Amino acid sequence: MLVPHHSVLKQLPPFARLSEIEITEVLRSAVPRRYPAGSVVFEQGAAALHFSVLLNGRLRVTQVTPTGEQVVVRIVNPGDIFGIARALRLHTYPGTATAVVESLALSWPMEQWEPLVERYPSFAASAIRVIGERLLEAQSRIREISTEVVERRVGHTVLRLVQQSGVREAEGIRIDFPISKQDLAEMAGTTLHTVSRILTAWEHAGLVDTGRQKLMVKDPHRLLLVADGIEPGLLG
Amino acid sequence: MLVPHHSVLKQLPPFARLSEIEITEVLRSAVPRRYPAGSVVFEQGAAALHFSVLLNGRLRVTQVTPTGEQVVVRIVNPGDIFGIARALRLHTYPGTATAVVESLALSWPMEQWEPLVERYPSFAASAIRVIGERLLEAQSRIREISTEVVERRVGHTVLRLVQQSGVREAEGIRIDFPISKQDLAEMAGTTLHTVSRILTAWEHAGLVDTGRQKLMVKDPHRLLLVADGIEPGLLG
DNA sequence: CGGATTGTTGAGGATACTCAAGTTAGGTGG
DNA sequence: CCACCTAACTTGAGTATCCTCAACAATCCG
Repeated sequence: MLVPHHSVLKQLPPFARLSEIEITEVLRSAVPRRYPAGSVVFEQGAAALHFSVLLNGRLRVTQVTPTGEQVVVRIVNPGDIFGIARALRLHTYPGTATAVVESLALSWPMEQWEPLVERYPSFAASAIRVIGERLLEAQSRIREISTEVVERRVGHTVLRLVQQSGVREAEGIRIDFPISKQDLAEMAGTTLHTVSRILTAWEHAGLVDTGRQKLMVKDPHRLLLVADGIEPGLLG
Repeated sequence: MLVPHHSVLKQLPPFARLSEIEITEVLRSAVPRRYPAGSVVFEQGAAALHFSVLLNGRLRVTQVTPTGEQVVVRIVNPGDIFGIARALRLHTYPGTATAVVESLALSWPMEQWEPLVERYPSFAASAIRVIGERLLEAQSRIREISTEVVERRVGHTVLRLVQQSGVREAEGIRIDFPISKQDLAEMAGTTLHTVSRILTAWEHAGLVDTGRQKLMVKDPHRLLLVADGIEPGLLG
């Protein structure tokens, strides 16, 4: 497999401020990896041996509780850093990453983390920002799950997907990777049944278009009104 | 007011690997600030002008939702960095910090953040770790709120307080700052009424001792069993 | 075409919330 | 130091929300 060209890395914020020579240097210890759809990228509890950047595709990161319930922690989009357990002084991955579509990542041995952070201040600053954004997102989710009724929670979950993984199309904004009702439920802190009922109601109201692992938001503005509780819910 | 001595800063991880001279330099732009119990340290939405380290006391960081409900984001303990909005490229504070007891902090102008991160790689690494720990904690809360019944959620909330702010005493572990049932509710994603009922049940079972803004865990081990769902709940 | 995965829909019921009323504790000021 | 006032807490009753359980339908894939 071809080692990615400098220009690919140069696009990504963590590496944007590095020189050509530095990027060459950084790329020396990187290995590209391909993950077929459905394959496991790393597993919760396994030794954290690599950190990576997703070049294309999508990953779904999940955690399972001791009692077996699953929670979707986040979706990894192209350009995102992932698997940085070492930055948190963890020796094992806190979650499981699965490729939802065929994906390509650039992967470094975990020992390279400290040198990168120490040598390239702009890399460190970018890492702080990335983790900080995830923290803000996590706190939003906590706020939502704690204070909002299910329908609004699902609304915010869908809107977050729209922002992070939506592509504009003729009839609306499509979530451009396969996502099941179960996934949505595990993101919103509810059950697949409740998500199904809510999306059906929204579909009748013309807010969304859904199908098996498909989701398109036709009226983001009105969905926002529902999610923010300005417009009443659409459940029977 | 007295400017803190080097040795105070030297104890804190973010500064531990700096030399005497560097610490002197860093202290030059720092200002100590005193906050009376109940006073507001910074307010959600206000311009983020300072970041700080808590020297002693406790802060409670909250967020209010657009609809007015409040959520407790975290408790700031001595030694913690707080108010680092700038690291996340925010220009305003995402939450409100209130001193729950008289507190003392060391405070830097926000413009000092970038120089510190760029100049002292060990400071950057420490910042990454601190934010990462908060992220892990936030994800634990999401997992708990999403999957656990209230009693277990409250259990985990109390246990987290024990770990972060508990002091060992003769009869158990005391949370050593004033914490109301309302606070606990806003941490666990429930109501003050439910927290009250649960704590009363636990008190009868000898797990805890509660009072007005007081909380002591007498049997942490058994509380853990309840929180983890190994032992059945104690609610009537 | 058949099996498996994903999704739909209904009925019933438990959990935890809301609403309400009262109690206790602590701080404040006279 | 006591009386008062407020904030914190307790407890009960009724009920809404959303979960669980169940059966079935649709879609995809080999």
